[in-house]
Amino acid sequence: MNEPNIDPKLLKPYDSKETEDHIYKLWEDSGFFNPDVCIEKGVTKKDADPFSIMLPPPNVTGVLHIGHASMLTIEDIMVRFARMKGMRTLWLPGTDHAAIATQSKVEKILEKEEGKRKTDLGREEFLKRVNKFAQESHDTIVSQMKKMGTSVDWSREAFTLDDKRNLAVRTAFKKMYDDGLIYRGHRIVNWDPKGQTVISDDEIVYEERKAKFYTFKYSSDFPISISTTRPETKVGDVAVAVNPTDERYLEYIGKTYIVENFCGVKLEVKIIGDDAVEKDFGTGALGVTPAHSQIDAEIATRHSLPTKQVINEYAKMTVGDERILNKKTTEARTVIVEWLRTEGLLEKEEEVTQNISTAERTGGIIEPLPKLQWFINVNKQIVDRDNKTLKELMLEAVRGGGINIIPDRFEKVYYNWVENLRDWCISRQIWYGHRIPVWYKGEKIYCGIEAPKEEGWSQDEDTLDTWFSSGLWTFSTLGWPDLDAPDFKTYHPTNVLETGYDIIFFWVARMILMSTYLIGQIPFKTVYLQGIVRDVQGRKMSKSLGNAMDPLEVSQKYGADAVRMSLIIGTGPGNDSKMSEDKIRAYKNYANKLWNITRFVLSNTEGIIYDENFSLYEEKEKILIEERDNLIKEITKEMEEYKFYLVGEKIYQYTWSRFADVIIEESKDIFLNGNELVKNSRAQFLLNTLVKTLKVLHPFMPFVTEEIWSMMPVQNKKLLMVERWPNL
RNA sequence: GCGCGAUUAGCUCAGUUGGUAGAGCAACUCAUUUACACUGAGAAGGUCGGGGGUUCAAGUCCCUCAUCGCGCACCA
Repeated sequence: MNEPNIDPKLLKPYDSKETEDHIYKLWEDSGFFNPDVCIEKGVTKKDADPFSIMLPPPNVTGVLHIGHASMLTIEDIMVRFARMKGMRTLWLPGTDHAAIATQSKVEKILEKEEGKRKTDLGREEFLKRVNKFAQESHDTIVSQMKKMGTSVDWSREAFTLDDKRNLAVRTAFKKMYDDGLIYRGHRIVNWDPKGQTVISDDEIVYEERKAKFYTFKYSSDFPISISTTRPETKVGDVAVAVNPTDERYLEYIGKTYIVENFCGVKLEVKIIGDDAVEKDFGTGALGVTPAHSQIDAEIATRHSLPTKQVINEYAKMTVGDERILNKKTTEARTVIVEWLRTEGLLEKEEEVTQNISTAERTGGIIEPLPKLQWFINVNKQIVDRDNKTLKELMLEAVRGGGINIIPDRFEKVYYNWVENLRDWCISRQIWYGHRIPVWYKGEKIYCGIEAPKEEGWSQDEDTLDTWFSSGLWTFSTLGWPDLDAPDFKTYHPTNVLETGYDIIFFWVARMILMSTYLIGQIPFKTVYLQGIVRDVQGRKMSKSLGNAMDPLEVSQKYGADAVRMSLIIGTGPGNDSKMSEDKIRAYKNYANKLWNITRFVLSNTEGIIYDENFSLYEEKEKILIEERDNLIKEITKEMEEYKFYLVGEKIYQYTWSRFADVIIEESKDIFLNGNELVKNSRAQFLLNTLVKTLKVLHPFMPFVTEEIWSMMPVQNKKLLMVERWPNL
């Protein structure tokens, strides 16, 4: 190498540790993450098309995992691409209070560190602790996001539980209440005895477990045998239902039997015929327990049967004598089975595998209980919306083509879910969250955005399902309910929602519900669903398995650019991907390759004044230019189609195997033996190609490309993050 | 029970409207003050899960089976 007059940094291998922090600071200080600043400083046209993404707010339950890193990378690629195309680009960050998840996390810590329960502290003091924890998590998350190179507009940062979002929540609730979409009802709900709260159908996780399926009679003179996996609930039976066409039982339908002593409990059992009962299942007869089974409750309603609650909120029995009273359901089950056995009533005992319902957050086994709760009616016609129901609005938004889901097979999954949707239970018996904006005074109920002025009203103790506020996210972040808020008018509907396919129901569907109903707009045009990042063996990463990869740790070790590339390449939408350190290492090498390409190009083109519009190319370069520009065209198209995994691989391929291994190799000879015209043509080509490569690669590897850009001999250059995407 | 996805080189994955299989990583051979060892050159590696069909032509379209994974429903 001749005495190079290039940046001495280039003489050493690329060091991400010395680069990434100061580059991020450069971006932040520039203000270019904020689209308003881009307009002010003249890098974006005032009337350019807007492009907006709302960051799926990470839960303030701790730290970011590799899945978050993947989310941040994909979205950052979309956003940087849009920004470089000159769009008015807003990527709005935030965090989610995650109500039940955060509360149970803090409860665990409290229990472990101080041996206290939340009730020992009281609502106010406990919430202080939760807020403190949430704040600390938030700060960690923010610093992690910065490490990954996330180009979000921090000046607009939002939190699902801050004042502005609270106003949005109260406004939305009140409107739904006034429209009769939100109602209070006494229903069988999913009760989580561990979390001491109701949860929605979607927060249930089914676990396969072995169970015993018992067949027995209530008493020796009872005419019909029934089967159950939960004998303890049978003390709450009020009927036996059979299929009305089942000849075995026809003669009994309509009769009522008194069972004087069913393990110490008196039962009054009516025999009824109901189509919901399958002849072939079990004995073809079903003991009806209206208080503790959804289906039984429905049957009971059809036949005007009474409801008899026998299990309480702590999953303990509320009837019977000392053998079962106040015992846990599982203990009572053993007692009752023993009793059946000694009485000679137990006819059969089979091993079965059954799906048991557990609470997603606490792992508690769900106990169906009758309770007074708040619900959203998804089947009520809405006058303001052409008499459509929420369900219909949700279906229409996707069916009508307004919202495009990538990959499209998830559209089917979405329809299926919406079609089977039941009323959404939105009240939670937890302290952390948006308090329900309803006040009571005697028999009177008041729902309002603000508390009633007069004395004597007390607010509902419950809080809202965290997904209620998340459902408002695309517009509560933009100034809604102020319909004239400039951000709302400019950036809604948002362009893309990028999130994991595992929360399509929880979140994507709820956002569509809220947005179409409250503002009559779709919340986003495109939904890009990403898969789960797994370990090399294909297992889900988790702390308990010890296979979790800390995005921060690997970014520190290999550079955030390398981590980003490895999260993109080989990762299509909707598919799970596998991560390994080997893969990351390969892209760390790639960052260094770029570095050395730059060293070669700059040290061999010294004295050349780079001319972007250089036209005196030799034939050889013309061919190379065509090849390169065709690739960029292809890549640009694939970027528009969200095929980032292809683009990443193609640039990698081109820069390494083509540009470095072939073009640079042959350039050595040209620079050594060529005449001035030939050398000049080649030098301009190398510089021009490096410039374009850096631009195209920037959304993927923003740090190293920005750092190299700062050393490029380009006149009047801005930061690479706001340079224009190659326009061919 | 209904539905979805996957199955391509040792591993991770591409493979657009059908035109005789590609990349990265790993392993192998060779090269060694080279822009870069965070390197280069080379070679090797696949009956595209099985079977059937459509077609001049199938990894690609259709049917079927298998294995793995997932979602929903059921769960008396």
